[in-house]
Amino acid sequence: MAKTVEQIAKDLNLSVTTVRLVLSGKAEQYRISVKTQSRINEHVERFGYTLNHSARSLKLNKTETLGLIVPNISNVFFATLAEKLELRCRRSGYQLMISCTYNDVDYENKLVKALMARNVDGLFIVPSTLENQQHHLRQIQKPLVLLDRDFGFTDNALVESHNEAGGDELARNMLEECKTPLWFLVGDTALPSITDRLNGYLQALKTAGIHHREWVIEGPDNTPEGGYALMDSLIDSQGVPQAFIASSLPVLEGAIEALRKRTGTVPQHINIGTFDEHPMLGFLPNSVWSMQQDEDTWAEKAFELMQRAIDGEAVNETAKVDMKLVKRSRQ
Amino acid sequence: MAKTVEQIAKDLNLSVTTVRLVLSGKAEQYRISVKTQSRINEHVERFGYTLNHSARSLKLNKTETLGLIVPNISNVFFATLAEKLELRCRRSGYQLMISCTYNDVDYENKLVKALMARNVDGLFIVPSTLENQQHHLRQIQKPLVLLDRDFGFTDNALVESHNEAGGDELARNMLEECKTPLWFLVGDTALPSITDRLNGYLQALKTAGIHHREWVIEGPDNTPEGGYALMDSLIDSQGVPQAFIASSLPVLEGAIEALRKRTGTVPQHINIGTFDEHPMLGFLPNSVWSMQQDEDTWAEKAFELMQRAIDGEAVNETAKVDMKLVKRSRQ
DNA sequence: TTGAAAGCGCTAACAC
DNA sequence: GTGTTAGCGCTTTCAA
Repeated sequence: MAKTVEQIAKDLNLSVTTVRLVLSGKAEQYRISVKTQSRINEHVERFGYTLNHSARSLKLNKTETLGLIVPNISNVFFATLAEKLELRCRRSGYQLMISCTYNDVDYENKLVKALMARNVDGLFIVPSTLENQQHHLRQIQKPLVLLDRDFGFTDNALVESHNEAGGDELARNMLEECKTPLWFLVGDTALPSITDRLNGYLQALKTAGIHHREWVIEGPDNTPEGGYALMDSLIDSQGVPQAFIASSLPVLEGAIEALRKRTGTVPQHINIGTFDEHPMLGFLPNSVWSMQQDEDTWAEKAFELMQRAIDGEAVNETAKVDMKLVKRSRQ
Repeated sequence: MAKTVEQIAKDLNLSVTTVRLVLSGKAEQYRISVKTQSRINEHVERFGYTLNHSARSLKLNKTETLGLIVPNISNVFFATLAEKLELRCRRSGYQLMISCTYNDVDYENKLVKALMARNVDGLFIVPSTLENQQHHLRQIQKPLVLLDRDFGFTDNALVESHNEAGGDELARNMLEECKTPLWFLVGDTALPSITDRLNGYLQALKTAGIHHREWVIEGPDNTPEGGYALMDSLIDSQGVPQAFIASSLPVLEGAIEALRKRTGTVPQHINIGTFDEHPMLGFLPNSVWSMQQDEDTWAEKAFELMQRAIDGEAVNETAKVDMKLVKRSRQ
């Protein structure tokens, strides 16, 4: 099916060099005769030609392929990020290979190995843990851009949201409308992004002259189950809250479910804040504040850092992407 | 960095064949001496070895890579499907390349070309239109598994949900609890999966002895905007509905937004049905029936068909995957 | 302007 | 049990 350069050359009684030069648009530069050019072009027109990437990769030792490793893509933030990043990469001729770790630290290392074996030109990774991150930094002798989680202990290229500023802005805005305690349900403070959100919230409290560290309800899991447990214990100890913030969408899902289980419904007067925007937040009858991450800018920044690393630069920047508050008012 | 087989052979004063045989676990079979084996194994232990996929691909004319083309992965159904399929493929040593068309028919064709140039061993595609499908069938001389949409005019391998049965079951169940008109909001009947859902619904009406074709509200767009318009016009002509089904989640999102805009809230007594399950459906204060698609089975079936096609079989089956009703009751 | 040839790392066929 | 070698399709260097 796919004609090779050599085949074309043979068909036309030309050398591979000649054919290559016109195929790669260098015809003018090497002053190939117009007649030869058109003979080649016609042949390609008729029989087609598709470059064999494997051969090219073998020769040049680069695949024009990049890897992306995220926890999972059923999470809409990572899905959107993957989408945008794939688009951006393709725009520059790179194919993106998307893989999910499902928060399995061993599987994450396996994925890295698999992608390295396929000789990707670079890797975008959302590391699960500090240990994973350090492992990758040692293992991967290729351009690497870390995403979402700044575990520290590295000056590698990294892109993340401005979570602290986001937490601050979210809490500030909610405090303006909520007189009652503004609880903060945190799943998994081992994740730096979550901790930053918490710190932003605490900062906002401080600015408002409030000092209620006990408004923070912490748990180990950044999941619906984790969120359920948090809300459950909050209701146990304090009754149904009047206002709360969830540290992420999965936590919110669990928290809402707990509210429904415990109170039979989601009381409309509760003011709800959350990180990560989602159209289905509009399903809640409540006023909802959500902190949206800007995946377009993420993709742009991440690719730019990758490109520079591929070009040989020692990239050690951390790009912080601004978040945006979205408010849905109960009517 | 990555040692080549030849390098290892030279270091150890052996031939490439010997090294290859032990690396590929054929040492016993070819009765390589234990001593030679351990020399090789030790060397690999110390210096490592990573197979060069590009070279292998070039030689064998296969990449152990598969392509997946879906409309987008911010849609949670396609995201989950992509996730499951990636897992399944990796389990058999295949890397999956996930790409999104964003419903752009020309871009879809470009993606196919790009993946073919990278010499994928096979392609999973959710075609946007019949024309696209036919184009692919002509263009792609590789194993191909169509997903989600049976446009007809082909006996190619295909996996889809049992949408008609799903529509029937969903409507039946809702009719048991809803005396009032059960509206059906349909976005884009050009999509066969959507039409099947509609037909299932009509079948359920018929079985119940109801003949109200006018309960179907049709529009051109399977999107939130489309759903908004549908609900908007329904309220205009019939007032706020007591029960309705949305043909997909995006349509539901728009419909809910219209309800909120028009009535100031989402009236809790409305019974809501929808296709595609999502945890955030629990955010609605209403009773909600949702028809869940079984992505695990999809992935399993799709990969099985692909595997058989790769093995040279002329696969022309259509696999229909059962859907499952999920009910959330208002309390 | 065009041609010839080496070599990327692997596999497989064949030799001893 | 082990060794040699051709060739996959491309890029690049050197020649003519």
